Amino acid sequence: VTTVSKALKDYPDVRKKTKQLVKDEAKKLQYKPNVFAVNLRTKESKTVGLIIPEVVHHFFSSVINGIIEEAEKKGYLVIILQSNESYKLEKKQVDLLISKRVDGIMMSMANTTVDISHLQEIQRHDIPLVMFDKISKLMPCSKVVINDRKAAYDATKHLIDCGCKHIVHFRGALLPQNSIDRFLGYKKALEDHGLPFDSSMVYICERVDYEDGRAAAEQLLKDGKKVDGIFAVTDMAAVGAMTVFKENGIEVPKDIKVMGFSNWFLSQAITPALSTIDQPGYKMGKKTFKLLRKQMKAKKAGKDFEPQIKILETSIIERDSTK
Amino acid sequence: VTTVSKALKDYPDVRKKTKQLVKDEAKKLQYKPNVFAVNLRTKESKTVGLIIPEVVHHFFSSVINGIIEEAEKKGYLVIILQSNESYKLEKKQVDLLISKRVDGIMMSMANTTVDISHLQEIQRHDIPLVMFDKISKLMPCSKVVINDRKAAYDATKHLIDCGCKHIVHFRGALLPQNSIDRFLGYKKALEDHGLPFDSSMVYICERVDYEDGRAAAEQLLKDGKKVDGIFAVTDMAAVGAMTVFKENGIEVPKDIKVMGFSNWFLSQAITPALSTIDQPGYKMGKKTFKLLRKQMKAKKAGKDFEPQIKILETSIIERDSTK
DNA sequence: ATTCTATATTTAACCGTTTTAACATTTTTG
DNA sequence: CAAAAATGTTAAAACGGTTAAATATAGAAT
Repeated sequence: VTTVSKALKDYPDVRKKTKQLVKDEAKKLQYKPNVFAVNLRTKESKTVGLIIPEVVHHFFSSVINGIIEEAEKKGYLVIILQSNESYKLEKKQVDLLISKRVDGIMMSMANTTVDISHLQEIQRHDIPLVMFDKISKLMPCSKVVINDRKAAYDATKHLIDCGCKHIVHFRGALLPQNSIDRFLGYKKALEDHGLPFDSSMVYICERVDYEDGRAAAEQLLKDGKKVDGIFAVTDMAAVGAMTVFKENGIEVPKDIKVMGFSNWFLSQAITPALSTIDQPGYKMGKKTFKLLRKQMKAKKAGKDFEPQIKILETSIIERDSTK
Repeated sequence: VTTVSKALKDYPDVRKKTKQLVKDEAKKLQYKPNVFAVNLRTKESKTVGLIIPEVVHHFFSSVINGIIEEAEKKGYLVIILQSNESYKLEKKQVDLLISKRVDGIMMSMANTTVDISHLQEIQRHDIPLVMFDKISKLMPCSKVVINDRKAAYDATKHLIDCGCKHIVHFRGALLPQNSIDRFLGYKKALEDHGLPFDSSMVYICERVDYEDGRAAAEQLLKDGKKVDGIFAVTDMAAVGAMTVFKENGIEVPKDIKVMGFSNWFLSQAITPALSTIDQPGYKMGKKTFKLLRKQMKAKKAGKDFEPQIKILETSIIERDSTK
């Protein structure tokens, strides 16, 4: 038993020839160790958990893609859970993953999450944790993000460079850090370029989706403000707005230039094609798992691990909506 | 030990009062059974596997959503793997799930899969299996599908009803059953309505995506055929085609009417909004897990289980592209 | 008080590995 | 050829529950 076990796992104290013999025989018998027993004995599941607000979402599904790919390469499987943007559900999902004894957890927070005791609970259980995109500034854990503020600054500046003088911002909800940062980037860009900031030029898109974009655009038209540019918090909201403009005979980019955020597939398929900020979801997923892996390795080796924060580069994608 | 174990699991041979005592104390001590040990002893993981061609895809992510939701309700977690439309990878993922001893497997086949021995392997291991959407007719397992042939027939008929006489079909690859069925539905609709079927009016979109749609449309224009309607195998291909038409001054729906397939989010956001067939992904996910659950229950009870095939309803969504 | 029944406790096997330790055998080396 | 080193075998504990069986103890019925 001992020799077989060691041979299969390439322990140094088994002769090469014996190893091969054992392996050949194992293959012949189609022997597969019982993972349940291995898990129990090694206290490892080779499984990691992922909690995201929603799966049906271009950005998050890209992240999933990156994570799964990277995880699999290292022999890990991924359990995916959704929070549906609900704090209560998010907390429940965390508990689930803890009780499943996953080797690590990756997550992007729900919009409504303020209390982070459930995240601390993860660390109390000594489970490696990496947050990405929608993070909590208060959590002392590794993080993978973009510089939302800078990206929003760039987006706004791009509108300014295109000659816009009256730029509206469709922002997200008040709580999420992303939404705050994008707003701040917008504001700073105006200030740096001698344009007045006017809080009545900021509209809120609570769920940052197509419908919200439509609603905000309709409100904008009703308000009858002078507007020649819009920076929307997401591509969806931007597209919603563009639809409304089209319905009202307002031409993009001639009358109003529009800038989205995220570079979802959608934005290149519509007409006019939407200028936007490229948010590298796939890359973020890869990086997130890599950081998690590092930490899991450190834990296994008994070393302690200094949380790392990785900021991914974004870039402006110029298309027709700002031509 | 015995009493505690039984009390926590509501066995009938523990007094109510004792149960409460045990549960209260368990809560106080924050006792959580070690799943690894439970798995080993019960030979169950309360985890199911899901293999799909790709995550970043509106239809599949909707299915994932439905599956996760339903699974969680019943205390199951979902491990998601991608085949990236590769047979080799699909086979590997199946092996992975088997060796992980998931309680059940759900899958939608890769386009390139012909050999189904890996699927039979699943059944040889006595693991419940449910296929959905992209199924193999040869596998004797439960399935959840739509009637692709009928849906395609309806879509084509809708174009005919709108007055189209020269209808082109952008079909998918030659192998997948969906693609074949949609093609057959198209053909049948033409024949039933006195329109000649002409194989040169069928273009292949191998990966059924935006680029393929563009390429097919460009070829179509080059061929200089008389065309007044297009039925595309997916919304993506349809949108790709529409973009090309727009670039060439061809108006949709005036010059050519376009019909997509799937009702991805995209189709309502573009201009003109795309008429399409609604393919209920979320519902399909729910139903798929429910069928799997049924089979897992039967297995546990030692009963045998007759595979079931569930066909979900589709419907035509009329939008501007066929007005 | 005695018998019976309901409930609780004790004991131990079992799930299938990993891993340590003691011991046995083979191979290498001087 | 004997001693040392390398390798293999055997035995058993450990991981943390579940569950059957035997035994003990309570409370109820006679």
